[in-house]
Amino acid sequence: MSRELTVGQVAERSGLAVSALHFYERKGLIRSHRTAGNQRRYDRDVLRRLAIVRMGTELGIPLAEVAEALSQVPVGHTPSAEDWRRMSELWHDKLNRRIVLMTRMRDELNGCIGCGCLSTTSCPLMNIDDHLRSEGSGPRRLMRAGEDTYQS
Amino acid sequence: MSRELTVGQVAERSGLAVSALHFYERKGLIRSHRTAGNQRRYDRDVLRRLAIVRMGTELGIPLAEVAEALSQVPVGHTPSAEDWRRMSELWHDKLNRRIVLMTRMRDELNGCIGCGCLSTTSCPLMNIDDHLRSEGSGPRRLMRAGEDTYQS
DNA sequence: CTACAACCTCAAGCGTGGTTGAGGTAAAGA
DNA sequence: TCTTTACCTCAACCACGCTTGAGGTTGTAG
Repeated sequence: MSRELTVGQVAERSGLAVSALHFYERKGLIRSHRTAGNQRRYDRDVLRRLAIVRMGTELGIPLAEVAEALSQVPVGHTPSAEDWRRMSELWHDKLNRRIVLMTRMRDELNGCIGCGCLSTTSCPLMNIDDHLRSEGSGPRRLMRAGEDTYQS
Repeated sequence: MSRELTVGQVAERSGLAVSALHFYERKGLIRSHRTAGNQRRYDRDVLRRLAIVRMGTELGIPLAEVAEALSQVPVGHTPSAEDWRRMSELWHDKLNRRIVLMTRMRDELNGCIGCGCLSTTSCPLMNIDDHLRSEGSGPRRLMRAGEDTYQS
């Protein structure tokens, strides 16, 4: 059993589609070298990188950011403990921020149950801006709600 | 000051772009009626609905799902306490699930710091499937990693 | 040595969540 | 009344994260 993996093998082991692997390669997330016949061959460390990629995408982190994080991890061989630590820490923080925000919203939503107030001054639902407004994907306008004097 | 809001007023008060309001209307998330001159006018309850929409999108909930949740809330007048409770509860659960998952991943990532193991059997990073695999947007293949005997 | 599976590239397409712009109409203030 | 601002529709476009398909090549099992 060769040390090298074909794209099909990587797909199977990672649970990703071959097309996704090609895509990730174009985006610089993973790397391969080629056989004489121009077919991809992967070092086994690609599976680690893909695990990281998947974790990121699961968390809704844009691929570009995942790529950036991964750029700190050397290719072709096992990342050093230090490399790994840096990356984990970065992601941990990211995750943590999201969790804090979501928890706050959840709790506020909880407090809202049955109230239906949505008053501008007190209702958290009406004042989401403070919380998230920086997450989200796609071309989304950075919103800044005008000073709002609306009373329910 | 009229009871009716123009699209510009709604945009300003909600912090959303006019184009987004048109878009949401096409998607059935909000409704308007028209003046004799074919301009949109909104009941004030649209602001509540938009607050809900924004909350949902912040949380990464697809618009279609937000729309579904909103369909339980009557249009044109203040939702009843019961309507509101049902919706809040639904979202609370959704949020809660996401928080639990993310927390688990965070903690596991925490445990990974410095380890770099990524062993198939024990490393949580290599076994993400169990956790999330149902979130995410866009046409994404429902993955099911093959039985994987890979040893690092 | 042949057949079939697996691989290659490149272009186009899809779903989500919108924005941008052209070309034209409505409404509100001086 | 006039002018300016806000609004209208419709079509096209953007970014992201891939998939699909066409048309052709490689590699391996029998």
